[in-house]
Amino acid sequence: MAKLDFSPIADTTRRAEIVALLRRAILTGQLEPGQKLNELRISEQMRVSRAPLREAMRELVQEGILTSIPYAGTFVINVTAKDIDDAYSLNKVLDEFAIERTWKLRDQRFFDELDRRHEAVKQATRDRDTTRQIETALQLHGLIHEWADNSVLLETWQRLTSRLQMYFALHQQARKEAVPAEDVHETYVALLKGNDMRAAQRHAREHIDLDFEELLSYARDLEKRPSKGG
Amino acid sequence: MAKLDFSPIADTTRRAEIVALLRRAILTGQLEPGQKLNELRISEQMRVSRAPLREAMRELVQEGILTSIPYAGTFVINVTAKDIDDAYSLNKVLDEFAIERTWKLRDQRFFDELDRRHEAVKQATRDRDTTRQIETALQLHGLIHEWADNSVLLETWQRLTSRLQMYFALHQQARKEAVPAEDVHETYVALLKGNDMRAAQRHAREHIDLDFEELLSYARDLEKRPSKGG
DNA sequence: AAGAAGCAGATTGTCGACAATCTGACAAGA
DNA sequence: TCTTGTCAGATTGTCGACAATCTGCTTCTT
Repeated sequence: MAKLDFSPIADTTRRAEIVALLRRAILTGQLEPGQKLNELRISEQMRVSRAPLREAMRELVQEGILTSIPYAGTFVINVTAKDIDDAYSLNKVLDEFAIERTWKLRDQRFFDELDRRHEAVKQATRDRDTTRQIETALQLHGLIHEWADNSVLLETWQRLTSRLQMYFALHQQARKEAVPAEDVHETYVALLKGNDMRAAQRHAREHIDLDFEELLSYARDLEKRPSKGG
Repeated sequence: MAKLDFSPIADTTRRAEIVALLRRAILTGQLEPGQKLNELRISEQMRVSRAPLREAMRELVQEGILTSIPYAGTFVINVTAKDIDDAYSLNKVLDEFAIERTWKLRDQRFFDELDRRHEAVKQATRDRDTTRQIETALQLHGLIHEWADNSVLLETWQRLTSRLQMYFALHQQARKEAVPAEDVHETYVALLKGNDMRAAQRHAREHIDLDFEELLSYARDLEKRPSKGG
C-alpha cells in the first residue's frame, strides 16, 4: 500500500455547511451587528429544517459571534470600542507567547509557509480584494499560533480571529476606502526569519498597535450612532 | 419606585438545564474521558426529547469538553499530558496579564471578595470535600480574571477553567487520596493585597508550577493505560 | 480459512408539527 | 392621560417520527 496521508473527508452534515455559511455571512458583514436571525426565514432560504439550523446557531453562540436570549431570539454580537480594545490587548499577549513558542520550532517548512501566506496578502492587495486582504492578513498573522504547537493557544487565537475579522470587515465597509496598498508586513516577515526573538515580539506588538488605532477610531464612531440591537 | 437593580431571570429552557447537568457530570468525572454519549439513553433518563439535548451537546462541543464525529457520536474529550501542558503554559501567560490589568483596579470590594473566596477554599478543605475544594480554588484563582475588566480574557479563562477542573477531578479520582490539607493560597492572597505587582506575577507563575507537576505525572500515568476513546 | 458481499440492528441527522413564550396593539378603567 | 388587562400574531422551544449512516455479524465464495 502506498504511503499516503489522506486528509479527513469533509463534514457532510447540513449543520456543518450551515455553520460555514452563517459564519461567513457574519464575518464579512453581510449580517450586521445586532441584527436578529429569524429561524423560519433563514431555514426556508437555505431549504433546511430548523433543527440543524438551530444547532448551527448554538455553535456560533459558543464561538462568540452570536448571542442568544431565550424566547427572544439570536442576534449578531454588537461591536463596542471596548470589545475591540479587549480583544487587541489580549492578542498582544498571545502573540508574544506564540512567537516565543514558535521560535525554536522554525524550520524550512515554516519559512516557506510564511512566504506563501505573505505572497497571498500581496496578491489580494494587488487585486484590490479587501475582504480577501483581511482574510489573508489574518492567516499570515496566524502562522505563529499554528506553529507554536499548543492546541489551546491555537483554539483561543481562532476565537479571537473571528472577532478581529468581523471588526476589520465592518471597518472596511464603513470607510468604503481601499486599505493601504503598500506592504506593511515586510518587516514582520523579515523579523520572523531573523535571529532576534525579542525584536520580533516587539514589532508584533507595535505592528498591532497601528491597525488597532484605526479600528478604535471606527468603533468610537459606531457608538455615536443608533444600532439594531441592545 | 425603589431603586433596585434586579438580576436577570434564570434561563428557563430545558437546553440550559441540560447544559448545566452535562457540564457538571463531565467536570466531576462522572462521565469518563473518551466515553460516548448516547443521545437516546440520556434523553430518556432526563425525560427530554433529543432536540434540546443535541443543542446542549453542540454547546459543550464548542466549549471544548466534548468532541463530535458526524454519524459516529459525541464523546467526552480525552486528556493527554500535552493537553495539560498546553493549558497550563497558556494559563501562566493569562495570569500575568490578568494581574497586570487587575492591579490598578483593586479596591476594598476586591479585597473583600478575595477573602471571601479564600475562606471558601479553607472551608472546603476542612470539610474534606475534594470536589468543592477544586471548585473553590479555581474560583479564587479566577478573581483576577473577573476583575481585569476584559471580557475576552474572562471568556478565555473560563474555557481554560473547564478543562483544568476536569483534569483536577480526574487526578483526584485516580489518586483517591485527600488533597493537601494545609493552605497553599496564603502567600498568593497576601501578595495580591500587597504593593509589588511583579512579585505577585512571579508567585502566580511558580504556584501554578507546583500543581502542574502533580497533574502531569498523573497524565503520564493515564497514557500508559487503555482509554475508551480514540 | 480468508476475504468480500450483504443484511439487520442500533445510532445519528433531519423533518414537520405542536406547545410555550414573547411582542405589540387595542380596549377598559382610574 | 396614564395604567392595566386582554388578545392575536409571530417566533422560539420541544416533541415524536422518519431518513441516512455506521457497525458488526452472517453468509457466501474461492
